[in-house]
Amino acid sequence: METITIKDIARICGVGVSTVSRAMNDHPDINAETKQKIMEVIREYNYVPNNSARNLKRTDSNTIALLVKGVDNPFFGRMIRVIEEEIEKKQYSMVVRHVEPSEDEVSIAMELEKERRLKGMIFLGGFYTESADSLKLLKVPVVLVTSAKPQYEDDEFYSSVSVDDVKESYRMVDYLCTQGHRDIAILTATKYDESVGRLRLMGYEQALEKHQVPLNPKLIRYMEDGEDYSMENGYKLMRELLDEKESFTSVFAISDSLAVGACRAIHDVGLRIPEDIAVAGFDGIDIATYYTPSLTTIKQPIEEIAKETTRILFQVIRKKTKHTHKYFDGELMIRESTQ
Amino acid sequence: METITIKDIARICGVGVSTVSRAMNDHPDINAETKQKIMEVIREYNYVPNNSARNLKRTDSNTIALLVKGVDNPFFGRMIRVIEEEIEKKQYSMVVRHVEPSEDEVSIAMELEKERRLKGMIFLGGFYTESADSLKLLKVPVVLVTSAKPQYEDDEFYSSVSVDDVKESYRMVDYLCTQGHRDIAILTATKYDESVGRLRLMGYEQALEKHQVPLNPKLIRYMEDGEDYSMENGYKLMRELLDEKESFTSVFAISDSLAVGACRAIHDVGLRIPEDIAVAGFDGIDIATYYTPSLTTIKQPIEEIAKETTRILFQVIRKKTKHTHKYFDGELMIRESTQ
DNA sequence: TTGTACGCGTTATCAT
DNA sequence: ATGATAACGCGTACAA
Repeated sequence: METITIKDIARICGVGVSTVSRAMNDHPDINAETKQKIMEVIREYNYVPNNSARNLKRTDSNTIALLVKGVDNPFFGRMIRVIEEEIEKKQYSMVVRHVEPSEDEVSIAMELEKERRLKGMIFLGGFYTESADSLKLLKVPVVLVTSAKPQYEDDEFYSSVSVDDVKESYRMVDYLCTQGHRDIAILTATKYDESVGRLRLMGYEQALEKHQVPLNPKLIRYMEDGEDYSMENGYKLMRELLDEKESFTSVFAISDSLAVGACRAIHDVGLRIPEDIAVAGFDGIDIATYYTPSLTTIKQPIEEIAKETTRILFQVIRKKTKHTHKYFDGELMIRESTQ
Repeated sequence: METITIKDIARICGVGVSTVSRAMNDHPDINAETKQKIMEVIREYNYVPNNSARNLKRTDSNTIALLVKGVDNPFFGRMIRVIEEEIEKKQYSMVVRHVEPSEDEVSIAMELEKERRLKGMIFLGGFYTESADSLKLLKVPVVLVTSAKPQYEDDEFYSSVSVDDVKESYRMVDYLCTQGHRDIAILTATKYDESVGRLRLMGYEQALEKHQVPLNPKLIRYMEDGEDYSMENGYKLMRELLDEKESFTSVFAISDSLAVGACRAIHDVGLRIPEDIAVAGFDGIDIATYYTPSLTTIKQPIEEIAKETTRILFQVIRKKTKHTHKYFDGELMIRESTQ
């Protein structure tokens, strides 16, 4: 079971290894006939060049790495697809690397940077503020997408693209207030969240303050450590809240998935949406459109975000601009669940 | 910005490269003090070994590759997590590689096999029958999960784990028939699908035949080429069907996502579920539980499938068994949408 | 316990 | 247009 190498191919074809290499890599300086013959032999023997050896030797690769934290995030799929399309348009290739919650994204990024010859990197989701400084260790341009980094707006060693979570959350709660709601519950991340959870909670607090609604801590429902933005969790949080008989007329879930679970919980205790309790979500994923009742939510402009991400990345790669931090407006989608 | 290598570390520490290597790889034959000092220098200089060089040199890696086709599949997230847990238990490590719809999974598998020193591979989803033969080109054991391969049950060069899509689909449609339904529509994959779409359609046909219900082609709604199992698509297919005024009392969508879209379409034309039209899905994802009405569906035993997958893979790796093809029973979850 | 030297499979450089 | 050969960065056999 000896693995076949470029030398074997060269020997079989009766040529030197460099000629085989040239054939594979579409080098100009090669006779069309010899190239064709070499390619035939390669196919015949199912020879596949070893990528590790290639990466080791190559100086240039035109590769962008995409680090994705959180397999479960419902709009990463489309995001990844759009980003890849854009990268392909530029004749670059993309390598996606999943990052487990327990893994440190920057460490992985550093490995990847050495392993491949990267031109740039994109971090998708779940980036925590503590790691911001360590980003400096990366030598290639980095763009953060949909990642929380409240206090780092002036950072010049990476770019970022996202909606302004505070502002959008504010937009939603402000809307609920103008609809006459004053007792607005919120289903949010863990108490010590440093990511989007905290930002969206801030927007909630600011909107209430503007409308002079005092904060009721009982209406702020935090997830436990280790729990995620799942429907199951939304259901659980909502049931707990409903059981406490605290009075409220609407609930803002900081993700659509949480909102779906909340809706079901409300339904299960015999209350109606929106007559008894209005429900609002965040993200604008498909289910918000197709759920019954359809969910009022903040729709994130996924495709625009993805496109702007690659645009900025390539600009920085080509040294045309400095790193920048770009915010997109979300869109308040008013649907059945609040009216 | 010259990249730092093992030689630099060795020079800085005043030792040989092999000592540095030993320190990094927890080799036994090394003085604790020198090791500690080396590790300090490594941290100080943020040295990260080059994986390409390592892979090239290493003979053994204890790595399992997981190829995932279809980022959007709703239960891949949990599946990946469970598989990784199992792999970690065995002291192996896992590398996840996403495969775009346009890419050929076997080609990618062959590259990966050379690049890393893999012990085995797992293919998650979207594997098409045409590629089955090419699997022979892989030298390491392969397990297919949730992948359609109707006619290859006797294949001995790979294993597979999944539910029996024909049988489970049959189970669902049989149930609908026993509920008194005779005009049962189906929302399915493209007309020429060779994957789960075809299998689930077969189960539908067989169940109808058993109940002596003649097949009504107008009630079989195929997706167009390039469309996916999305809610949007379920909505579209259902609307088209409803517009045709063909009479039917229930609809079986071959995925829960399609079913959700279908439900919304039914709701939008003013019909009730299940009184006017009963709806059934397939997969058993969260939304089927939390949708209103909750969806009758076939629940796939995700965790069992994932665990069995790694179990079989390690058995084959250790040469303890031949390749096998294992089917799990799905569970018919009868919920509000059909009663 | 430590250092030297070789080779992993490929691409780049330099001759030819 | 082609071939020989030197790296790429690391692990490891072997010598010390």
